[in-house]
Amino acid sequence: MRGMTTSPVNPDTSRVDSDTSPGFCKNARGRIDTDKQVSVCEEPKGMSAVHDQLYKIRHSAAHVMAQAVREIFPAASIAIGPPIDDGFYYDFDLPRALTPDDLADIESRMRRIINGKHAFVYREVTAAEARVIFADQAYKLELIDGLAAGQDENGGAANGSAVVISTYKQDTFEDLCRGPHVANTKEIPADGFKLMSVAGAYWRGDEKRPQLQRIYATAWESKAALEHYLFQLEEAKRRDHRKLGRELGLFYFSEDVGAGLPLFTPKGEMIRYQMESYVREAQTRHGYQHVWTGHLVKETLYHKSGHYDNYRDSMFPPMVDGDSIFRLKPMNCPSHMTLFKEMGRHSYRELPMRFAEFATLYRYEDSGALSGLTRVRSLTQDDCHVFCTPDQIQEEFSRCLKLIKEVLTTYTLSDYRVRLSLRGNEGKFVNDDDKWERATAALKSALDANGVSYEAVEGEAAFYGPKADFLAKDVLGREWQLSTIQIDFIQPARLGVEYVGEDSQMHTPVLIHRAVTGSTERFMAVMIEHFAGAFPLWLAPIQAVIIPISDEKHSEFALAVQAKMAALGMRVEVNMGRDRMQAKIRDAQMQKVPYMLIVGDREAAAGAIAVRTRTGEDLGAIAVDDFIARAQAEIAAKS
RNA sequence: GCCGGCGUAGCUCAGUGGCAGAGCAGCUGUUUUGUAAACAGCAGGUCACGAGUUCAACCCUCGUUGCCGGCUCCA
Repeated sequence: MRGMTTSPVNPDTSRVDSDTSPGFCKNARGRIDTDKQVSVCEEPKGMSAVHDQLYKIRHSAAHVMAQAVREIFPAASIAIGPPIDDGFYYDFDLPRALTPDDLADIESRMRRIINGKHAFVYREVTAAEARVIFADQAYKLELIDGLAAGQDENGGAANGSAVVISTYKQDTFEDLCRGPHVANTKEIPADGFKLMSVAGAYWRGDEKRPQLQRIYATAWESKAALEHYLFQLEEAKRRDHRKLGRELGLFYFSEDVGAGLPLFTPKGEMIRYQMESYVREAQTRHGYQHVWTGHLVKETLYHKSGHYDNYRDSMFPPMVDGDSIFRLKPMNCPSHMTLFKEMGRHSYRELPMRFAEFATLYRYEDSGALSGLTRVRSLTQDDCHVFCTPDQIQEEFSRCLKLIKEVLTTYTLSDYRVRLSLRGNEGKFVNDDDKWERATAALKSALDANGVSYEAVEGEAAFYGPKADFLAKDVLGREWQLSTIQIDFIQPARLGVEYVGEDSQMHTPVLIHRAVTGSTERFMAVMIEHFAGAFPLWLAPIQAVIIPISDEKHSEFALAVQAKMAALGMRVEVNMGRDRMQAKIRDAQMQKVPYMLIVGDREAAAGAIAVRTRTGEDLGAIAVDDFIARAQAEIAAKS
């Protein structure tokens, strides 16, 4: 059901060069579905500025890189090399693995080629001619076969019209390509690109096909632009939740516990608790009820629901007890539907019923897919299943939308877009055209009725229905798939979920799957990076540190102030160490504690505290009660 | 799971086929301090784990485990 909980980071790198928000492409390169959207040297569909100079620079640099690689490895097979959001890549089949030294070598060869001022020469050829030119290039021959058959470069369906086959040649290197390119290599800034990394990549993105070596590079119109980009990468590293998680003491991983199984410290758990409490409170306010359905389920339930067939490989191995086989719960929908059934006959008057649950689920993700808190094997969804009649879909969708808007706004993620994920032609999707049709129509009309604009993407649906996924933009302009609303006409029927209608006949309810933050773990990762660890007061695990100037003279007063605040539910510590005040301030500052409350002789005498914020601002002495009032207002406002 | 890289003290990192190193953190002592690091001393490591090669392995080889960059996947 819910995809977003484990979705990889999906930063929107397309806006890197745009503006204000430092763009930020840590995880981005290549994965913006490059293989789907950008075909071999062809312009990506739906992008407007593809013919601009930067696009040509990147595209041309890719060809130059391929030439450099061929110089070093004359036997190299070359695959594809498109521009991507922050640069370009090229895939190669090479006799050995590339090393960092190779990258340096390739880079300097590229500069030499660039300085040669070689023209990019275009020519159109027949398929037969192309096969001669690329006679020793198996991957190119496969591409040519596809082009000759009228397919797009990814082997997609024939479009009926003849495809023009063309090549571009610079210096000694000729590549199958549609262009466009710069006029000559000298137009590629020799100091505006940098080879970044080598990675494995499957030919045509298919894990059953050969794995190639992909060289990723970033390229810009100038040295300054390159440096700006590299600086942004550094900024992203500074905010990395894995780094901050350790520095701020929020969570750890242990080889003894296992990969992808995070351990949360008291501080980390306090953040979890605050996040989940908030969503629980908001959900209750929006009419949702909370249920609890445990961690183990008999495997037979997943046979019935269809999850077993689709996701068997990513469930943890079974626990066998005599005739019973149990599984750690990898999703909630079957459990919630079972609960619905066990609660007895339901009248249409009871609908909609909205079962929400903070459920820790276990998914045996591929070891290579694990990444910090964004992709884990134990995750806690803020899941919900709404059982309703077809007539109620629209209203329930609106209700979900309101909740999502409220929560995202609270977390200062109000800039988001919606992706409508539809069924593709092939794959895992349940084959029931009529139900898909109805579910998709219902979702579209709900989106339209709410004035939500969206972009439809095929092939991204859940196996049981279409999804509206919310991609929220963080402070660095990266996009994260967090919230989701999914319409399911299929599972309730499979599990025999029914209600008695007005006509006193049995009917199958529609199931709306919905999550707001996605999963606690992933959302926490996003929040850590969004706030760079400087959480708003209501979320901060430690809201204030009291710093006695002299631990001998001022501890008593400090402890009294702490006790007063703690009694009101505030999370305040006293730094009793014998460090000097400056050291204590530095410590609190680096822990990103919102308020430092300094107490010395003057404050103790006046019943006040000297307030310093983590932004370095000195608010001066404030009466203890005044500070408490102010802080509590800030907490209540979640600002 | 696949390709590549990596794992030295709690953290950040040096290091060599022949005795294991620094800074910070920690502990102890002195200092009792006014808005981002007082001073000194001490302690801290089966060099991820297991096997192999070698007179000798943190270093070379293989396996395992975990992490990182990608690919694939993501209910």
